Amino acid sequence: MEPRVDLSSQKRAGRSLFFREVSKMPKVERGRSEEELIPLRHSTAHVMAGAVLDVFPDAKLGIGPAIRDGFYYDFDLPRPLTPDDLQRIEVRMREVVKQNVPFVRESMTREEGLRFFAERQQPYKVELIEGFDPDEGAAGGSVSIYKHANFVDLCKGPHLERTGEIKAFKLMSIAGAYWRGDEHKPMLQRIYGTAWPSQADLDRYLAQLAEVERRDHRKLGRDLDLFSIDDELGSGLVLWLPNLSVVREELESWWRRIHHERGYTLVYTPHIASERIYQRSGHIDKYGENMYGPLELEQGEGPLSAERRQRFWIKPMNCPGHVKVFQSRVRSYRELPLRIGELGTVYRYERSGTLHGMLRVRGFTQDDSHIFCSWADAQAEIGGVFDLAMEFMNVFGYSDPVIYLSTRPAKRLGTDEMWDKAEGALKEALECRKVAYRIDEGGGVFYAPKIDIKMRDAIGREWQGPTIQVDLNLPERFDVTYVNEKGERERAVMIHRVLYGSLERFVGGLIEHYAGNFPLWLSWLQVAVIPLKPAKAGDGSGAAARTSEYADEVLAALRGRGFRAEVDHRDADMRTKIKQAQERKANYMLVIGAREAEAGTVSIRPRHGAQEQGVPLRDFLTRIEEERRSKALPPDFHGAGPSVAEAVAEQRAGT
RNA sequence: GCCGACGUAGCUCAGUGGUAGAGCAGUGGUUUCGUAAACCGCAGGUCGUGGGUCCGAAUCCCACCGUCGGCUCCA
Repeated sequence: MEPRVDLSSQKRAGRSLFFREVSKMPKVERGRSEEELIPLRHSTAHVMAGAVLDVFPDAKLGIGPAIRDGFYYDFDLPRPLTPDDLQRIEVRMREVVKQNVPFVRESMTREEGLRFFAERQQPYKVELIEGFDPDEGAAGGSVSIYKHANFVDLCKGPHLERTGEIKAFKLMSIAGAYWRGDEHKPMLQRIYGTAWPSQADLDRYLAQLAEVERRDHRKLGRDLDLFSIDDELGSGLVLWLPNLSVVREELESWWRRIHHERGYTLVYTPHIASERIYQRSGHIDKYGENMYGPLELEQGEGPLSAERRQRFWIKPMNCPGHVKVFQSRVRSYRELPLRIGELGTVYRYERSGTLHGMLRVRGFTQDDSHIFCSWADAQAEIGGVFDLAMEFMNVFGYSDPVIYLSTRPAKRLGTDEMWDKAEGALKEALECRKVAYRIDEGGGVFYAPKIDIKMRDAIGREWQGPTIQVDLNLPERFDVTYVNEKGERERAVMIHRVLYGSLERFVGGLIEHYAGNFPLWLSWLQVAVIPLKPAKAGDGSGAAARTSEYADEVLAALRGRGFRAEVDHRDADMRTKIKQAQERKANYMLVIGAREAEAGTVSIRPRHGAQEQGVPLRDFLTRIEEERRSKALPPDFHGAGPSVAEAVAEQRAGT
């Protein structure tokens, strides 16, 4: 099977489903941590709930916790909320804040609590108390409530002293949310808000949101002609436009080169496969809902009878194919470890409401690899993948990797002995590298423990990165074996890993990470040549023609060295050409006039930074060849934290 | 899939019952210019799709499709 994202740390309100904002970015004044802000945010949620009750006296209260950057509260209301309601609620909240009334805690027995909220017609609160463990709680089965003004809520606190301590908040959005997160339970209306110790903190946070919006890959994708998703073609299916196709081509060639260097065998496997293999792999049973199919295909000649019909499905994962590659003949221990890799395109039916630009799609290409080896080699192989993963993240300028080891879940396949071995191999691989990691107890998937690497992007958001799993399911189901030194069949260990994950999601993330300003090696327009005078013959002096000719020579020199370059011969104002090249995110603009043509130089205008006049063309070429070769991050890139390499070095030094 | 909002030109948006608008982009011309937008013209839309109400619908109602914010789920 394949890596599953651990969602436990991502279950929070955020602007996206795939990352969470790390507190580092909108720094809170006086060094307050997110934890210290919980009472503030939770208290603001209470004030909001009170205001909602003022506006809708019949509202039924759900829950209202503090979350990263703010809070929310769920309500069962007689009608849908409108933005105007949010306004009214916010106005009412400000009144209560101004009144500066105290938050008062009271304690009551479980029975009193049940009666209290039943009387107040708050069925969700009653349900919550009924769900409490009677043996829990300091006072043995007691519940606590908090009051302010005429609002009372079931709550264990803690809260601020008074409402006046709430300084800066804003109601952000309305959303539907299932009661207790269960899609079979009623849907409540959730109001999200944000709250901060000061107006300056709130302003910073709102600026951060604006920055996130500015970098949104869907917007940049349109503006820069990167990708398109067409309704008629099918939602969730990405068209890679020429510009982004360049980025992908570079990513893929580099990926292939690195994998060849590391002893991987690259393969291609079909996009559809018989139902039989997915029955054996367990996909039909466990994953059927997400699969496209079945396709009824005829076998052999003659009328389409039931016997001749065979059912095929579009592949949702690459692993069964790779198992079959391994099993294409008897394997000897001498061939191991066998590292099989593929840029494999898979299709999965995702519910319509979950689609999101390139980050959540229905067809995508994984940089999938399955390593078949013995237990003796497993740890070294895992370590090798880990090192490669870190190298990858470092090249792209991601920072602050956080490593999680997810161990056996309660519901699982396989024996304890196998889990011991699998977890041990992952753990040893990390420990012999002296890498700090966190254990996510029970966070593994039912068939595998795993290592997850998360990292931070340029504005401090944390993304799911590479994942490494030791698969305990497929080798059993497919009876994957090799012949050992003693001539006996032995079960192979199967390590599954992805580095990019999916090209679509990875590149969508890169667009936001770089804010559209790609490093030279990935850029679709590396150099824009801008001749100063239009190419018009017969203007007398011949200077225009010479300039134009020289511009073509410069272009030829660039293209001859494999650079993606264009020359803008249009009869337009140079300033317009510069602006447009800038908007297209050209890494360098070369302004060419009579002076340059005469001296064989170029005037360099980088995408960001100061321009340089009179640089010999040869020097410029040498310079950008080095920049391309080293995959240097662009000068206009600023990471949010220590690079992956620095972070790892630091961890090792500290242990 | 669920809740809510939204869908007008390639893009950003105006237009709320009476003959479809702007800016940018596109295109034709003029301008010949040294580092982020020269000037003038033209063209471009069965107002997401299909039904309905009405003398008349971009505008009101219903269904469907899609997008956005969440929920749920995930690479």
